[in-house]
Amino acid sequence: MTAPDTPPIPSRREARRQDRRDAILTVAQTYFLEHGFAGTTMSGIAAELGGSKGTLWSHFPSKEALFAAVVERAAKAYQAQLSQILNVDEALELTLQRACRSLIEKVTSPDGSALHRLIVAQGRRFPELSQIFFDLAPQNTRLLLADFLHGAMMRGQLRPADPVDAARALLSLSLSGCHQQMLIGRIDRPAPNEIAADATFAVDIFLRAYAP
Amino acid sequence: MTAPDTPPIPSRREARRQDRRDAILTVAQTYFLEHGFAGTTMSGIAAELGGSKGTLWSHFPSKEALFAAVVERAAKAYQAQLSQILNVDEALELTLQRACRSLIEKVTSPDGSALHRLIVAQGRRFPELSQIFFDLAPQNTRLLLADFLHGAMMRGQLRPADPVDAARALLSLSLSGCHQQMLIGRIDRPAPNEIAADATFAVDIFLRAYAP
DNA sequence: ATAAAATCGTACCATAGAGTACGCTATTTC
DNA sequence: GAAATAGCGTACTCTATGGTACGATTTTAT
Repeated sequence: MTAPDTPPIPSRREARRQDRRDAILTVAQTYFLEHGFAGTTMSGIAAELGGSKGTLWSHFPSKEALFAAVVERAAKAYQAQLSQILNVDEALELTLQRACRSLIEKVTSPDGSALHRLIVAQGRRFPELSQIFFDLAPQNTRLLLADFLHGAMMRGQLRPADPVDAARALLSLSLSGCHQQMLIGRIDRPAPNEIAADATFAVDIFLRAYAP
Repeated sequence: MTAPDTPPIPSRREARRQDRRDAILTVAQTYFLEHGFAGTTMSGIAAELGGSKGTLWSHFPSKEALFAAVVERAAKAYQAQLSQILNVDEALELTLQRACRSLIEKVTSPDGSALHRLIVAQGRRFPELSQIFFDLAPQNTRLLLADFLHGAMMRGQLRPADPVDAARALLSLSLSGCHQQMLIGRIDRPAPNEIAADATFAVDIFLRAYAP
């Protein structure tokens, strides 16, 4: 019997390799988010990385694979962002406004919107990535918010209704302003007061529709 | 003095040339909508067209120019579609539901969603096209709807409010279901009952928020 | 020290695809 | 009928780029 060799050997070499892999992903991410899939070149990444093309292919078997890895990673980071939206402490209206503002800010950030566009652009070619993105970003946010709204309904602050539907309504209202414009490419960055305006608009309509 | 030659001479030759140009645009449109900008090849278009590459370049100086022409044309056709949404004849709720259903149908049609994706994907590279699309599609629809809602407000069927905002709310609620999923690429075609459900959902919330 | 692994550097291959050149043919104009 | 025009077909150029090969170099493991 040979000693256990294949199992967890987080040796030093392994760590180094992971570092390199991470560096590749980081550089690739900025490229993909900035220039899209077609506009990104492997040679460009290698050059910016300061490394060799061989290394690239030793980590990822193809441009597609690299792209997939980048998107998954970015989507996870995005999710982490979006999960920090609800901090329950104030009156319902204020809490919701704060949450919406926070959401819009994150969703209209350069990386956020670039990721969104990337997914839309490549949705046909990489359906699995769409799935991952959807579960991690909109779906996750919706469920978090739904949970909170459910609580508010139980406390009688909102009329009883399907919380997931309610979340969907509030979210879509929130993203109907700046975010739409960004996605389409009409504006590059929203003005801060635009964000606040979108949030109050959304919450206002939402509260009217879901008043107890 | 030579005779007036440059002015309007819609001669036979001219007409023929227009026909050819139209044929090119038609073929190119199916390609671009189906495969995106990068995925479309000029050679492919020429082949499908049955014509020669030279002809392509004699009508459009570059792939970009052809793309722009295609998008403008498709956006206009799209607008024509979207303008036929409101037929005022029934009770407010039914009218709105019908309008929303009609809108969702058109927006989630293969060509509609493909165009939308194309705009999102190429928004950075062709800002002018984004502008055109925006004016022709979302903006136009919003204004049409706003006009109708304004009437309803005057008649006391809705509470007084900014009609454009109201239209924006109703539209964003309508597109929060199937349309989102299509854009992201999670589904290919929505089920008809999904469309109806989205419409009733949107109108329900809208009417609660804008009740007199 | 020595072997193995990872990386680097660089040159290279193959393919695709935008755009051009040019001669031939069909249609239109006058 | 002659001249101009539009289009056809085909072959070609040129560049970008994904991906490979390979020997030299550095780092890690034993």
